[in-house]
Order: sequence, then structure tokens, then C-alpha cells
Amino acid sequence: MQQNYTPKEIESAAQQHWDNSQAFRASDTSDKPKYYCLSMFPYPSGKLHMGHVRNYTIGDVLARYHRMKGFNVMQPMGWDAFGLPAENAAMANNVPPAKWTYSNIDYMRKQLQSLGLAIDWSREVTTCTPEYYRWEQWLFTRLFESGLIYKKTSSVNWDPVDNTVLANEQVIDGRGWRSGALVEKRKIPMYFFRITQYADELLSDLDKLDGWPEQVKTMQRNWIGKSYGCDIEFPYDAGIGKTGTLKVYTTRPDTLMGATYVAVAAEHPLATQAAASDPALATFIAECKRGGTAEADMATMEKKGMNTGLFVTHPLNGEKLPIWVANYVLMGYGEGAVMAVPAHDQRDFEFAQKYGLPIKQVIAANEDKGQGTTEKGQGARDKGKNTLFLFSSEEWQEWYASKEGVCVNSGKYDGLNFQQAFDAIAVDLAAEKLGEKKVQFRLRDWGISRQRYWGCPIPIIHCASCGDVPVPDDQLPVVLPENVTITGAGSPLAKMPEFYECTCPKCGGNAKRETDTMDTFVESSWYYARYASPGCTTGLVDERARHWLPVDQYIGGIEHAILHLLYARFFNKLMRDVGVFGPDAKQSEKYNEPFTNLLTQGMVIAPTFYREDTVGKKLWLNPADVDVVTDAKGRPTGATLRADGRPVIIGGTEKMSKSKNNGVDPQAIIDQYGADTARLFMMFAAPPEQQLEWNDSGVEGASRFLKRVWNFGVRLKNSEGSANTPDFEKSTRFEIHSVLKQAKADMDKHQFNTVVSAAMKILNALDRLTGTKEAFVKEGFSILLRLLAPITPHITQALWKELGYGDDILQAPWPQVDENALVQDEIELVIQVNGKLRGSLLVAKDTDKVQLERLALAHEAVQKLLAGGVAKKIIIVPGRLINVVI
RNA sequence: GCCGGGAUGGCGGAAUUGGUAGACGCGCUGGACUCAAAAUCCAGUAUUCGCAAGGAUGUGGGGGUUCGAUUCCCCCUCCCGGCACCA
Repeated sequence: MQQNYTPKEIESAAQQHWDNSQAFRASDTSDKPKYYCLSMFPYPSGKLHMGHVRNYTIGDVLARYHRMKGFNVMQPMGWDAFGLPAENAAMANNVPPAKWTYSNIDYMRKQLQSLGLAIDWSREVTTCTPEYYRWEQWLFTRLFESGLIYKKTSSVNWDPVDNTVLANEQVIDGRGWRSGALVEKRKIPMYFFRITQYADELLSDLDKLDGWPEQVKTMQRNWIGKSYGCDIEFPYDAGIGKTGTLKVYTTRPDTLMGATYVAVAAEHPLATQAAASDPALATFIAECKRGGTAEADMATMEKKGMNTGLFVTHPLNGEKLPIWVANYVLMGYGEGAVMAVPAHDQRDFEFAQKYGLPIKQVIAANEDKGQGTTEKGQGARDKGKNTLFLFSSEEWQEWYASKEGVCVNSGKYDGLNFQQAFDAIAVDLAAEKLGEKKVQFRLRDWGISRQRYWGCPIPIIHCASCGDVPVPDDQLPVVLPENVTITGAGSPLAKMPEFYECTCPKCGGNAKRETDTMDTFVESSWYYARYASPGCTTGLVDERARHWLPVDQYIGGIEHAILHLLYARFFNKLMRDVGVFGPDAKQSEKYNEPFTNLLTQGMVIAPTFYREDTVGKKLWLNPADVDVVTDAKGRPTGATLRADGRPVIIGGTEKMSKSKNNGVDPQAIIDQYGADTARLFMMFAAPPEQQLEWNDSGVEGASRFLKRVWNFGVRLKNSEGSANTPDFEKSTRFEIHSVLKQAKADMDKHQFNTVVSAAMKILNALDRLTGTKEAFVKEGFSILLRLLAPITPHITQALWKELGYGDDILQAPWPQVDENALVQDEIELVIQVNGKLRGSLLVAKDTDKVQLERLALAHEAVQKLLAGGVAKKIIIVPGRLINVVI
């Protein structure tokens, strides 16, 4: 046995052993209970960063822990290989995206393997291979035929200099990142998944996901955003010159009588019509089209509007209401038009104030009906009663949102509460055929067309006579050509006749292949199912998927809480309904949801540093190349680039990413200390769900602990030994088993940092012993090794074998708590006076209440504070404390 | 702007879910070993008053409920994630 801990040798020996025994090959037919443990697959950006190490170590700990508990574990790995960074790299380094991607995969696979993850590599999936995306294309054609995929126009960020569509990430302060040109919105045709058709199921099934964090379910619920309201139609005023109605949606039809104007989006047909004869309005509309499409930008920009000079008629009272164009109304949401009730909506109120539009109060507190009786309502009543209140009062806003008021100034609706007014107005609108109740979702259909090269080709052929024709099965896959030049201007495929020239599958005439590719979220929406059918050539999955699905434990970053996880849930339902999981899948609860349990890992964040070039473009610098200067309190005051010593700008502390170049490569730590240290440190640094600001001080400590474990093993093996006293043995056994009990609970709630701490406590307890030969020391050490095995698998395997516990710790069961060791005769109780700690008391376990009260009162500290007086009350918390109230 | 989360010693974090705040580790200080250093081991380490015994204060800030609040309620500040074309 090596005298010193040599992680390199130990780790390569252990990994060799696992390889030789094919230890992590998952059986499709085992009769043990299955445990499908899945970590979100990485984008092959080049190198691993600490976020990956965290994610995959968490997954590996869970996989190995469940293996020890007797499960048939499957833990796969793959590559989310299509995406924008490959095209950027292609431009920066003049290397084709495919080549760049595959070489990144090769490097990162080696890195992952060096971490000693218990992965079944025979199931590896790479999304940019035709074997994979062929089935995605197949599914696309099925969904297109069934109408679940359709085509419509939609806004994109357009760079007028590069003549190309930009991702939101590529729009910086309203300008294209490469050209610096002002970005504008442009409408282009795109394919959409009809995810809204599944909105209700996606919403209601969240209630069944008991294994998901509440915060993720809340975010998804809010994202789907089911609301109950009314469609309301405002007939055109005669001045518009045509007949028809302007349709709006509102969740507050009870305030309809307070509507004083309507507002439409800049792209709305009425706006276009009005602008035809109004140059100033045309200019304003053009201004609204400037800037990107990101919702955060729209929501934070200054609210602006302009009167069109046109009017609509109020559907109930016949008043003429002006039509305004407003930049805060989004064409893509609802009808692209809203009714404005400035008295009762913050945004409408501010807009009305700014442009001098009338404000009409139609909701007030109702004293007679006893409404508005909450604290908020009371305040609102006092302020709002019979007088026009100021909307800016926050009290009023909240109270209003609570829907506790009644209608006023509303004619026949006066005195009705929210629900009564809602119903009455809906009935009256329906009678006029000018509106009806409607359930609306915030969720929009999922546009998947991308005018980019490095993605899965959309399998559609455009024929002048037959229209959009899906590519027939026998012509799939539509293979993405790999020899291309990326210029950053326009879509490369659209410049390749050899790709797009084709014949129509229906009529055989000349036709043009679609040159857009799919959103890369599509690939990541079904990969979890593909792992369960490696090599399948007959469909997306085969029979084997029915054994493994659904995923028992999914692990990934919290940043995926909405989009990826919602799309994957949607896809699972699509695959179920198309029959991918078998004809009976629709009847089985089992195929409703893809991920039974979800662990959302907190992000590993790190500071960002950058310099700006002459045109203000940011050049991001890696933290590893930057020296930070701090003040006496440790706050950063400045930073310089090590290479040239000149200052750099300190950005925010953000999640590690390729685009901000703030990823920290774990390789240095693995090379210097070994994978076990990297894994141990990662698990010890913070609980998995918590965000972690990267800092490598403490890696040293993790390494030191593993050295101590090794040294203890060496001593245990070599020592002649001496005996410990029975008392010492008893207290150590108590300590080990109470720590173990807690560690088991921590493991089950995924709090791995305290599991590591438990291992440290056990080693400390064993280290305090003087004798080393006893069976119970060996037993204690075996508990320590098995506790650590999921976290640091290499060193524990080496010691397990060296000390003769067995050949393979993978076969060892999780250690059992010896409840007998936990029995105590005496316990320590805390003595408090008025809730403040004043002393402690050692008593027999079964001392009765009366006796405890007597002992507490007799306590020196209590006597002193009591000063001869009498205790008011004595509170006893069994096994914990006695609080004397005086 | 909207939605979700977070804030505890010099640092990472713990606290059996309303019951001893600071487990475990890092760092730091002192000591042992060494010619010396590294490594290792031992001791101390929330702040503050005090020679000490002991006291006071303390979980982002302000208020509240309670015998007792890091934990529950109300208000506020700052930080992080997401916002549909980064993945």
C-alpha cells in the first residue's frame, strides 16, 4: 500500500477497474428497481467549467448513492451540439462549425471521464449527427401534417447592415453586435409549434409534479399565465371609412365603463391606415419599430404614444373613444390592442397623465355590502370614498387588484361587485354580439425557425404549385452540409443551391428546400428519451424507452426553470400523442411527464471583466487572467490584465458562460489535486440548490481531508495497535452513529455539504481514538468509506480494497445506523430565563416534569435572576430546554 | 418593468423547521517539529466591555407576533436567475 495519497495513480486505477468491469453499463432487463438519473447535457463550448463539475457531480453522487441502495441505475451523457457559438467560433477562427464542435466534444468527454463519473457511455447522444436529428425531422413532418406545426409571420431583430437576423444576445443597447447598426424589428414567415394547445395540460399537470421544486412550478404557472376575461369589440367610428370592430382582451371587464381611450400596437392595421395620411404618425410608428424584440427591453422603455385622430365607439355607452398608438402594446400578445382604463391601471394612468387623457373612476369601496374590509380595503375606503383618489396611491392599487370594490359611475352596473359586474357586462356584450367571456393564456406558440446554419434543417420543400410539402420519410434525413463558410451576413444555407435546389415530392416539379434550421431547444426537448434507446434506427425510441421512462431524477441549472423544462414537458406530451411511446401510451399516466423528480442546481457565478474597443464593443477577459485589487474590507477597487498590467473594467458577477468568458476551467484543480478533491470541494462548498460564487480557497482543505483519510487507512492497515477504553469506545460509537443518522437524512434531501461535514466529523472521532486495532475502529472506517463513496469514488475504492473490506466498494451497501448505539442514559438540558440562555443541566433521560421544574428553579443562575421572587411560568421542551419566565 | 430566488463571523456555510446562533471547513493568530521552510500536529478565533468571573450586542435594514424568531407576518434595500433567437 502506498504510504502517501497519490490521487493520479489511485484515480486511473479505479477508472481502469470500472472500464474493465463495464461497471456502469445499465441493463435494460434487470429486475432490480430502475433509477434513471439524468443531468442536463452540456453545450460543447470548448472546456468544462465549474458549473458543469457541480451539475455532474451532483448527478453522480445521486446515481452512486442509489446504486448502493440496490437500484439498477442508468446515468447517460451526451452533447447539445447545435447552436450559435459554433458559428461565432467559425467566424473568429476560420474553422467549420462541425469540426469545432466535434473537437470540443472529444476534449470535454475526456474531461468528464477524468472526473470518474458513473456514466454509461454506450448511450452517448450527439444532437448534430444525422442519426439523431433525422428523428426530429421525422416528428416535425408528422406534426406538420397534423396541424400542430403551422406557419405565420413574426418579428425578429434585423441588422440592416449585415442583412441578417440577430439573436437577442447579439443585440446590445439596440445595436447589432458586429455591425453596430441600429437594429429594427422585421416580420418574416416562421414555423410554430402549437404549444398553446397544450397550455391547459401543461398547467394542470404541474400539480402532480410532487418531486419538483415549488419555485419552478410557480414560475411555469406564471409563464403559462392562464387568465379569465372578456374579448370586447369596439365598433369602428364612421370616420375610419370602413366597418368592423377593434377587438381587445381584458381581465377586468368590470371596468369597461371607465375606458377612456383604446391603444393599438405600432404594427396594428389601424395604425398603418392612420399613418398613411399622417406623416408625423408614420415617423412615430417607424420609431416604435426600432430596437430589438426582447420583452425586457420593451417593458423598461419609456411609454410613448401618439393620437391617430381616429375613434371607435364604446360598445355599451356609445361614447367616442380616441385610438392611440402606444409602444407598450405588443402586437404578438392578444389582439395587439387594449382598452385603457386610466383610473384603475397603473400603465394607463401614467399614459393618460402624460398625454392629458380623461380619467374616469368606476370602482369604489362599498361600505353597505361590507366589502373592502381588509386592512388594505379600509385604507382605500377612507381615501377613495366619494372622491376621486390619486391612482398613485399604492394602497389603492393593491386593494383594487384584490377585486373587492363595487362599480360606480357605471350606470346600470352601479353597486355590482367584481364578479357580478363581470357577468352582467359579458351578458350585455354578448347580446350586442360585441364580446364574450374568454380564457386567455400568456403563453405564446413556440416559433422554431432560425435563419442560421448550425442547426437541424427544417424538413419542408416549397413548391410553387403544391405549397409547403413535408419531406417524405424515405428522403430523411435532410442532411446539413458540413463544408461551409460562415460570414455573419445572411443564412449560409440560403446561398447554397446544391442544398436548396430540389424537386417537389408531390408533383416532381422544381422546388426549393427550406433553408431555415430549428431552434436548438428542439433537440434538447427529447434527448432524455433517446438515451433509453441507443442506436435505434426505427424511430425516435424503441421498446427499451418504455423500461426506463420517465426520468427518475433530473438535475440541471435553475436558469432552465422555464423554457427548456416547459418545452421538454410539451415534447413528452407530443411524443405520447403521436404514439412514439407505443399505441397505449395515451392511456397511461406514466408518459404524461418526462421528469419525476427535479433538482435545480444553483448557478456557479463568477466576476466578469472586459475592455471596450474603439466602437464600444466589449471584449470579455477571463478572471484567471486578471488581477483584482481590493481595499482593506476586501472590496474590489480595480483590476488589471496580467498580460499587460493595464486596467480592465469590472462587470457584474454572473453565471459562468462562454459569452462572458468568466468560466473557470476545473482542469487545473483536477491536475493538481485529483478528481476526488474537485468533487469533494464542489459538494462541500454549498448545498446544491444554492447559488455559488466561485472561489477556490478551500480546495486545499478538501485535499487535506482526503490525505487524512488516506493516512488513517495506512495507519489502520499497518498498526500493531492498542486497545481503547470501553467508555471511549461507547462515546465514539454514539458519535459515529448519530452523525451517520443525520447524514442519511441530509443525503435524502440532497444536502451534500453536510454529508461531507459528517464524514469529517467521523474521521475526527476516529482520529481521537488512541487504539486502532479494535473491530469497531475498522467498522467505523468502513462507515466513513461508504459514506464518502458516492462523493469521492476513487480513494474510497482504493482503501476499500487495500483494507480488505472487499474488491469493489460499488458492491457495498449503504451503511446502516445502529440504533442501539444511540441510546443515552443522561441528557443535557438548556436552562433559559425569559428565553435567554443562562446555563445547562445534566439529568437522567426519564426525569419527570415536576422534578425538572424543581431542578431548574434551584439552578444557580435562575436563583440569582429570580432574586427571591416567584417564577411566572415554566416552559419545558422535552429533551431540549427549560425556560423560566420571571 | 414583470416573474422566481437570495442576504448568517474575515470567507464558504450549519442550525433536528419556533427552542443553546455560528456545526464542519477555509483563513488568521500562537505553539510543537525543523538549521530553515514546506508539510503535519496542538491550541485559540462573532463583536464589544472586563485582568478575570461574567455581562451586553448580534443572522441585510425597519416594525410586529411569541415565554422564546435566522425560522412566522408587514414594509424597505441590495444581489442573482428568467423574460420566449445564449444554452
